Amino acid sequence: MSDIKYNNKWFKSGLELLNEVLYGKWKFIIIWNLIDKPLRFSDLRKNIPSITDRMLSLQLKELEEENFIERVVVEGNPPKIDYKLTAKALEMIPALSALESYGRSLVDLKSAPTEQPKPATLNLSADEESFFDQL
Amino acid sequence: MSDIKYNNKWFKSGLELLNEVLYGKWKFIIIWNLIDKPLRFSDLRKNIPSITDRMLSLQLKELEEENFIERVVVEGNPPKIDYKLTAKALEMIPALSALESYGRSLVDLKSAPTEQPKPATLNLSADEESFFDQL
DNA sequence: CCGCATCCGGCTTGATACTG
DNA sequence: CAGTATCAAGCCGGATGCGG
Repeated sequence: MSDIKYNNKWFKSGLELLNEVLYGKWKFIIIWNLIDKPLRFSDLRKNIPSITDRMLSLQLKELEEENFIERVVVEGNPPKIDYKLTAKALEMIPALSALESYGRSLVDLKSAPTEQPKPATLNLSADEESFFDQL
Repeated sequence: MSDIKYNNKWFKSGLELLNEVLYGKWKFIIIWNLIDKPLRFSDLRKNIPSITDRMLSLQLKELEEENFIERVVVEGNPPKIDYKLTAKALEMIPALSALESYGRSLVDLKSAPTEQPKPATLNLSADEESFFDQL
């Protein structure tokens, strides 16, 4: 119930704090896509078809500034740029997994009346484990 | 890994789906504030100081349209208007609790170098229980 | 092709004032 | 108390361009 101070501002909940630190339509989704392994700009674009180059670029920069991702330059010809989650972002995985699971569950709640709703089973253990693999 | 269909649109993850269904800066925070019990417009405004009347009104309306909250008019003089979570929103509580917990943990990760960071213990059991109380 | 930068139009949010 | 109305600022999408 106590208030939280962060960057000299007061918040009434962790959610409000998160809203300040991770504001942006795509940040959660980008982090989610980087859980299994670091990815390149073009891989992220492929995995998130509805994002534009512009927004991907902007949000990656903000995520890097706030220390949620790290930009890793792999030498070579041509050099390769990977985006990789930091420890700070990795700690967010349980929360993102829960959100992901809830998002998927919404489908069952309002499947089209013409279709036969199947009893879908959600299995997040694979995602949860990849979290610990990376540590 | 499979794609999800919702409202005739395809999404690559539950997070992207959520982004469509619950878009808006304040929706998570409003739901979070309604977990313990239904609240009135003015209560919500008090609990979320940085929201404006306008945004609270807009997002409550959208949350109602998407069936995450219910507007309950309690007869009396003057009549009282409560906003109450639906079952659909109640199922979101574990995810919101995890996010809330993560948001609070960010404070410890970058507390000012002049201060002595205390080993804060997070305890979410109270929040989790209020979820079941309401069912 | 890759990883952006720039410009523009539209949608989302904020500030303030006002109503029944 | 429970919102609306109006206007301004900021964020996002789309198109285009550009050096490597």
